[in-house]
This record gives sequence, C-alpha cells and structure tokens, in this order.
Amino acid sequence: MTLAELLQGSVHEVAAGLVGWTLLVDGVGGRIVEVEAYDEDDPASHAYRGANARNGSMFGPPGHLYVYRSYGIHWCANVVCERPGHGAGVLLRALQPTHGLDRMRDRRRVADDRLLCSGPGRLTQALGLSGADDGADLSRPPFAVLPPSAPSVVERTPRIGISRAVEQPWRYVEVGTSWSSRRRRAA
DNA sequence: CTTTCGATGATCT
DNA sequence: GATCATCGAAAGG
Repeated sequence: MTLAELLQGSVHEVAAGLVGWTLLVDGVGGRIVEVEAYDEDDPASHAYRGANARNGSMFGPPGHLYVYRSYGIHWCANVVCERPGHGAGVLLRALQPTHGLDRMRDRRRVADDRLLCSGPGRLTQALGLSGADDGADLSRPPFAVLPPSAPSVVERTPRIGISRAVEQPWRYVEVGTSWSSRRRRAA
C-alpha cells in the first residue's frame, strides 16, 4: 500500500489507515498514533462554510498539508484528502517519536518525552512545521510518509476540542498506545 | 489528582 | 464582539 493508494479512500478510511504509518520531516518524526477526520458536510470542519484564505489548501490536491494557526498561538497540520468540490482532511493529533528525538527535545524543551508529540500543537512544534508548510506536498522532501510493517488495531472515539458534531466518533487512536494526547480513563 | 484561565490572531456573526 | 480542530501554568482538593 502506498500513500497515494491510501488517499483514494474516504476521509475515514484514510484516517483509520494512516494510524501506524511513519511521518518524517527532514528525518524527524514518528509513528502516527492519533488522528481525526474532518469530512465534507461536517459542521466541525474548517471547510464546512467553503474556501477562504486560511483553509484553501483543504480544497487542493490530496496528499498535501493543510497547516493553520490554532487559538492564535499554535500550528496544527492536516493531511488533505480527495473530495472533489469540497474540502476534507485528517488532523494529525499525536505521534510516537521514533526519529530525531534530540531535535524534537531541542524544539519542545519538555522534561518527559511523552509530551513531545502528544497533541496537534505539540506535534507541529516538534517537527518544525508552521504556516510556511501549508500546502506542501507530503510525497516530496523534506517530507516522508512510510507504511507500517504490521497493521494497527484502531479504535474510534469522539473528537477533541470541538463544539459542533461533538458526538461523531471520528477520532482514530491506536489501541494500547501510550503516546496519544489523552490517556485512557480508568473504567 | 482535577479544574480554571490567559495568551493571541483569524474567522464568523 | 464571540468563537476557536490548543497548550501550559496556576490554583484548588
């Protein structure tokens, strides 16, 4: 399976399928363990009300990045999906760091490696992503997206930090990971 | 341990 | 003027 082949599917197939892949930026990154799907006709999606100056890359070619500023402070990154005439993407929420740990620690300055990439804003900071990367093609350097060696077990939960369509289970997390943005609550 | 709240800027109403 | 796909420090229990 190549990234281009995975991107042929629906936003939800792409989101679930991306879990376990490795994302690298200039050789720095890790395994994708948590994402969220933002589909067309999704009130929580930035693309819901059509294209604007911020979300334009969501309406561009699949396999590119949509990077936006969040709460005026952080950057968040999506993988753009193929939805002709609409905008859709998969928000990258957490990685299990595997490559370039030293560079990530330099950028993040946190005591615990668990905090390097466990959140959409943390992830972009660790990888050095910013608005300059909005629209960038993930199939070309300095980016690399590598398939997993074995399939992951993925669970669906409601998405985090939104106020519309809050009950849709469109967050995809690798079962058993300790690198997601939220630890599983005790039962 | 949990909850609250400020930062900060683009977009929406 | 309000909201927001967030984070981290501070305050409370």
